[in-house]
Amino acid sequence: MDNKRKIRVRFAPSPTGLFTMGNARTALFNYLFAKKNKGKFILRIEDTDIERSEKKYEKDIIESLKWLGLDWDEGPIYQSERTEIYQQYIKKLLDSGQAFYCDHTKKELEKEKKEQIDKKQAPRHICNKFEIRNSKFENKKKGIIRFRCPDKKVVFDDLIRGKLEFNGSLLGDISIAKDKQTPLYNFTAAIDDAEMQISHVIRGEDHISNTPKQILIQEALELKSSQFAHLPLILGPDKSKMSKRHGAISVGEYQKQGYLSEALVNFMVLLGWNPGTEKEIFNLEELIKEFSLERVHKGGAIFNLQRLDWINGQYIKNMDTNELTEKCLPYLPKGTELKFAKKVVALEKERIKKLSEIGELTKFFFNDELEYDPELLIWKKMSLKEVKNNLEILEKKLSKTEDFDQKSLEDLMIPLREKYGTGELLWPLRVALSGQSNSPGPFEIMEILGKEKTLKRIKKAIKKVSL
RNA sequence: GGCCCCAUCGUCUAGUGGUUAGGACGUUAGCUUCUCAUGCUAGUAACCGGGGUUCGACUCCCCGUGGGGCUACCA
Repeated sequence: MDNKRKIRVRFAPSPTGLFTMGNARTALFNYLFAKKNKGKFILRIEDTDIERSEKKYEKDIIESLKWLGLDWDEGPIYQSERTEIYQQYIKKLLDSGQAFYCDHTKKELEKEKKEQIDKKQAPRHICNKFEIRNSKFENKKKGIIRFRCPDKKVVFDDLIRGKLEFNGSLLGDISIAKDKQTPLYNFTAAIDDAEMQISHVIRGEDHISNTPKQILIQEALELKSSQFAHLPLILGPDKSKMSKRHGAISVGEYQKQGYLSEALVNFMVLLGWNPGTEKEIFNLEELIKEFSLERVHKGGAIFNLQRLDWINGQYIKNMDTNELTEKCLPYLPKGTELKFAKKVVALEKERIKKLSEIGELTKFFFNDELEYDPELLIWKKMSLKEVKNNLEILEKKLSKTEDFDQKSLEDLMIPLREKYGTGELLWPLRVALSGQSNSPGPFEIMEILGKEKTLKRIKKAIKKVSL
């Protein structure tokens, strides 16, 4: 343990798919740990697999990180641009005889594995050509490059899980590069974490079994290892690792649906961590202050969309209306005036869980030709005739006033409500204005609609019940 | 099959030997109310099992059980 070491952490995604919740949470925990400890947060793109790496995924990662507010201090560093560095280390291993070329075919490898499983042994490749390839006389450079894991115990202290122990001999000869120019994951990760002076490797639990391999490679090269912290996984409803088959969607997709980045961050951080108090809504600054790896859980956490929705709703409800309106604009009809949008958003902000819902909820404001069943105008056991009568009274009363603000309208209605009944009056009015069984209150709607449109809609409703 | 990890309400979790096992989401009921939503109040619901250790285990140890991860010339 070296507590004096400068804190440097990295988030190291591979651009082989869209940026997921799991990626985001790993990035977040790294970010929080770095900020909390006044360290550096490094973004490293692990694009050694040229077949599967794509520019669009890399773009998605970077945009999502920015959107979430997880800014990095160094990088992005691309592994594909570091081939020369890896090459030197491969050579070192080759020269020292710790690595060698192995040209067993996939078929042979599979057969070996199958036999091992049948014999209830650990499946691993132990190359019978190791000795030959390592002799000075044999210089055959065919096949892939493997590293023989020494037969020793590998022990490391995981910051979240405590002491973890592995047996090196059970690992066998692991692949570290396809050739000198094409290194593989476990090798590049080991090299880079050491080269970049990464103090803490904070990553998903699915990497636990890679850790001893990487440590062994570092030891063989006399490189310094990082401390490790393996995060619990985010699980799907069936408790298995969250994936597309659970309908898992990318962070960008959540953004499109109208989840706020702050809400997403807040939701994610609570998956496997809590501050030990009952506080559960916090912004990034507060999280940086409160965060500690010691309070991270060991068990996986099931992704619960309802909870995300609730948190998102909380953020929307508490957000400044001006700011919220800006964010809602893309979900409102094209050309909606900002001033008008603001009124509508203010009215609905307590009703939406995600921004995308604003369009559907407010469409009646933008549509002057509402289609609805006249029966909908009926409150409880009223007759159509009563409905018509009440609407006519309302029309008459409203046409005589110019004060179309909510308060004045409410005052105006007080005597009428006493006479005709609140529900009997307000339900038909509200339906006439919104065309919907559920909506904000009639006074709020009238204020936004204004006198002219209000009267027009009431007249239309009267016509509907007259037929 | 092998190696490894994990285990408190349906879900996210608090809890570090003595608690009426707490909170939140969801859900149920009620209040507010013309409807919906918000808000408020109340209710529902958990320590995987078996052994130890101890005066006393949700908490510590062991063994089961269950779930999960890894097991590539992917990362």
